[in-house]
Amino acid sequence: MTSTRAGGGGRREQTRQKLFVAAQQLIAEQGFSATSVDEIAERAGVAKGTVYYNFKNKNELFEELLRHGVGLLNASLREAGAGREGAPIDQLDAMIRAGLAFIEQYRAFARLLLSELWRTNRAWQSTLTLLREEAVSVVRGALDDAVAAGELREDLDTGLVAAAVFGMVLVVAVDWLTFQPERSLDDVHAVLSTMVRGRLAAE
Amino acid sequence: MTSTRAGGGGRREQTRQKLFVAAQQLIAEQGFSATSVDEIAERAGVAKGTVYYNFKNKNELFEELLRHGVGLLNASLREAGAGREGAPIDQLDAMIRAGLAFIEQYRAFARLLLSELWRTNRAWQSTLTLLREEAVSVVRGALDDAVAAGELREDLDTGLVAAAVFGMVLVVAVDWLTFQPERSLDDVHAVLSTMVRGRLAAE
DNA sequence: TCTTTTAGACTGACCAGTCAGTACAAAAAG
DNA sequence: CTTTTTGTACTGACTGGTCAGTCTAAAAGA
Repeated sequence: MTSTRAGGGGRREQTRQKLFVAAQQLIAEQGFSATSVDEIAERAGVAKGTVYYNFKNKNELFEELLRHGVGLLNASLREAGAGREGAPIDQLDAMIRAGLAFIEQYRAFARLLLSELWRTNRAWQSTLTLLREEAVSVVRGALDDAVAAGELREDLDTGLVAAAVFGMVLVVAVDWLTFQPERSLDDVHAVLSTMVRGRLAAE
Repeated sequence: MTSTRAGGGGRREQTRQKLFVAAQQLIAEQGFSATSVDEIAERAGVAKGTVYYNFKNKNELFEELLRHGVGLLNASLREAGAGREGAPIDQLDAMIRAGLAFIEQYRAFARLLLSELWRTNRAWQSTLTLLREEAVSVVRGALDDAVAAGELREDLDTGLVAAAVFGMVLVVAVDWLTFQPERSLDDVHAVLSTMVRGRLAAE
């Protein structure tokens, strides 16, 4: 049993969170293979045995970390798109902003995602592909709405554009935080917003 | 001496090429740390010692591989931008196409670049940052030309846009080749072209 | 009491890098 | 022409070290 089970409480759950945070940072810096379990345990301030008490093995820890992070990302995107007041294209815009904000908050996770997402032949590849599909489909939903509302061209390949937007936001945000961290979110958002609203808009 | 030394000949040079190809594939699939020197040697059809005869160590092999690949990419971009006949914006368009074509040809290298480019704390990080700067500045040159010619808005932050375009092309291309390889280059190029030409254009 | 965590010793697999030696071609010597 | 030397390229067994995962006995929560 997961004991008391409060919202974020539970002794075990706290330990798992500490391990997630530590693993996230280290793997973002060094990569999965270059990060040892001993390091993760040490940074989390926990004994090595605890890692194996809470997770089956190193791979499992990483996969759960991925699921957890992408879950947060998707929730954030959905919430941004849920605001029914604006025009569909504004919802897309809100999603882009939400994506940037998420990455700003969880930079380590974003970097790690960027590094691992397009890799082949790894144990967690299928998990990751699935999670990507989910996130892209959220964006695609917003695009489809915009097309239906006549705000975007009818001949738009929303699948491809959604993938493009998803990737673009991810890579631009990480690039921003890595090489030009002094810039503001608004700055970056403005550029992406401009690009997306550009010729995609119905004339 | 490097023996006979023909244009692309030379026994040693051939061996190095074989090692580059093997390392590229394996590292794209598994990542740098997860790829052993034994594996690289085996796939190249060469003894392990040969790797160390030709390169100081594993890191050095990887760094030279990166320099080599980014060199090819930059040459390709410059060539695409050099066509003086079209309008500046068309040169940018040509660069995007060249980028896509390059990635289509050297998918493994592109994947590897995508995985390693935004990683921190690695030995080759400075090399990679430098190479990125170079590639981005080529794109930026085209953007600056377009602004000077009045084809793009004057208030455009060409540095940020160049980084965005570079990252976008890289990520979209890899995404395309990984998840929708049946699509044509033209298809993908059309979407990116539309986005770049969109609102960035002077009204 | 039952669960969770600790501290860390240990094992077996794997791996980066080394090194003594082989293969071979071209030059020098006889 | 034949033999010897020299330099280059390559080989693969070996070494020292690292790391994932196991295990245990005991402490700390709840």
